[in-house]
Amino acid sequence: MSDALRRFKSEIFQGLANPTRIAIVELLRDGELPAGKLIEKLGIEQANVSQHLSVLRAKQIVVSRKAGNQVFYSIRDHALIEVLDILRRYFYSQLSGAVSMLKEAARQEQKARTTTPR
Amino acid sequence: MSDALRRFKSEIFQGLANPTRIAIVELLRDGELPAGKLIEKLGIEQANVSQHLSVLRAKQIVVSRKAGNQVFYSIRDHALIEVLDILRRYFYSQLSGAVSMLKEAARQEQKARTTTPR
DNA sequence: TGTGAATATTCGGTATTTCGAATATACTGT
DNA sequence: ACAGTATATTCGAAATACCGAATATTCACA
Repeated sequence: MSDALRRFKSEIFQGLANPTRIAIVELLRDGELPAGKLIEKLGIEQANVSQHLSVLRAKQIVVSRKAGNQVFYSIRDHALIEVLDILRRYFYSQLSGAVSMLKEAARQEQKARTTTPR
Repeated sequence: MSDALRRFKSEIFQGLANPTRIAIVELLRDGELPAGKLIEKLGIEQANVSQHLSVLRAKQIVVSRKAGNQVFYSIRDHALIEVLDILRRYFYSQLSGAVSMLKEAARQEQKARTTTPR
């Protein structure tokens, strides 16, 4: 396979390599939503959501449409939904491994929190 | 969806968010290979390949099996192959967007090369 | 036990990602 | 033109990823 295709794929994966961005894509699963709705549902900083949306746009994962005051986002291609669905099945089929991975992730997160308390 | 599942997915995406690691997974597509074969086919530093393999192991994307002197790697679950296949179709269906993305990627790479010449 | 082959780990530097805070832009209604 | 709402961008700091170089580990076999 070509280098170009590999770069392309890794760009997409990178676009999805963040829990908040996954949450965004999943919120968009059933159709477009304005940025404000995403901010509300995610419950995180407006600027932060906007930055994540910018990443998703740059990687061509979502498209945006302006309507008056608002910007509506939607997933560019249904293929990406399929990808997430496959991973959900993967998650359940690999539960034991997944759990240990998640435990490790939680441990890291805990460590980060105690090292750099807010 | 749970936070845990989102973290899990983002971990997997992060594992695949690198062209070399994509290449590795694709080399393993048709069955296991020893690390040495991967190094040979990829044509990059042994240590670097080993580091990427370590990432893939940590994210539970591949599993390894020791046999004498060698370590054989294989993909942990066929679902990941499906994901790559979906993305290949996605790539071709979105060619125009993909091309502009790749051009941008190439531009960045070029910039990086001139900024930090080797 | 020693030597070589296969693979993994550690370290140091640079680049990239992530976040919050502050600020900027764009559009609507008055 | 002005005020208010919605969204985007910029900046600086901390964390993380990536690479090459050097070193360590593990195993086979003489």
